[in-house]
Amino acid sequence: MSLKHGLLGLLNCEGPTTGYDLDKFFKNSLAHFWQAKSSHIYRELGKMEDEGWLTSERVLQEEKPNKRVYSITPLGKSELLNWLSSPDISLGGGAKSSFLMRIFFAGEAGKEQTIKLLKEYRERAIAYGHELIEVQNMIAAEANIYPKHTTYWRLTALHGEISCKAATEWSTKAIAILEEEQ
Amino acid sequence: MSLKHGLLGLLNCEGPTTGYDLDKFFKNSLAHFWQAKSSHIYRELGKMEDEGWLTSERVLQEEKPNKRVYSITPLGKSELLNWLSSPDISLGGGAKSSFLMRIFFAGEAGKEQTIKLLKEYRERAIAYGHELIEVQNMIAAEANIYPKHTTYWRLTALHGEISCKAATEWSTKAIAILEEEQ
DNA sequence: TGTTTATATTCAACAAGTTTAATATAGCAT
DNA sequence: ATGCTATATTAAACTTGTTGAATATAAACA
Repeated sequence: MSLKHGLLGLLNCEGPTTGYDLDKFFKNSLAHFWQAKSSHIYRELGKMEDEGWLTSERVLQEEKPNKRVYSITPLGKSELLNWLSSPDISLGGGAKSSFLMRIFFAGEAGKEQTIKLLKEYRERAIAYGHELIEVQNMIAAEANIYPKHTTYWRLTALHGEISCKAATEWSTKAIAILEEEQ
Repeated sequence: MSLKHGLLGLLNCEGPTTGYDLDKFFKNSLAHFWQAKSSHIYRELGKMEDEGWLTSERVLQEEKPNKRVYSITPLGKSELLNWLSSPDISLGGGAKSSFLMRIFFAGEAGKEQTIKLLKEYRERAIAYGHELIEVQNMIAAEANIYPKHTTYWRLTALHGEISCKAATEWSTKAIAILEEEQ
């Protein structure tokens, strides 16, 4: 149940926010490790209100369509803190990768096709690694606005950067292993 | 839609198999990067038969309960090959990590709690990395039984091993960054 | 004789996530 | 006027995944 907790976390950082803005914040931050469709976000906000984690009020606007602004309740805040402290260290027991599943069965598809796939993967890993260095710079620039959180945001981007280096190393080795095969 | 394709792949490797055995194979192989409950596996097998990817027949046994044996059809095989060649290189756009989401919001929980979490994560990464070296040895021992696939199975375990090294490196750095903070 | 283990499967309720599209307002450009 | 972009939300159908229990046979063991 992480989408709800992601939304709780964003509402806790940003204060009262609309579904529309949460959707944008989500896509600019959490989307690196958790994706959600706008319609799903709106639906979860409704459920979270039912559960008492949020309250909302309708705000009438003249220049733009009316909107609904959500705020985190004390119950929601305690749910967030509770979730943060509950242990859920997943490493090999929780992560899903359809990419690795393809590699697992790639003997059926053949060596050439797999090498092609691995080369594409490698290019993406390199490019995304560069992107994540940029992300870290952008986060550093926000240090004065969100002093409590920027260190942790940077840690997630650093995780991505190091993972991309690992993905690059792995794909290079994997290509070599396949090419060396008779 | 990877559970179905994982089952297709296993059936293609092993030949006609029961849901019970597929469940065991799954938990000994694909479970490193894709988890599924037994009940889910049985349900998907039924749907795959409806789609014409599999056929099944009831086998009566005397020493054990009767069973249903599934076989991949030509349609299922072509679906497998088609899936293998369809591009789906996910890196940063598809993977979900509730662990990274926790880190992202960990400023709310505090430095000490986060360092504790990171140390546990680091221990698991080290231990799982060792386990995956063992897995590679076990796969190598099966090279004569499954000559077409062992190279690829090994590549997935190598991916895990390198990812664990990256996770270890990251958590070490992350702990240092938090401890250096005033 | 009763308990546990392994084999083998089914069902139901629920939660989470995807896909697609519809609806509506208003500013801005062509 | 027309279409585009941004704002702002809702709805419905569907797929996928989780949880937990129920059912049944037979061997093994104590």
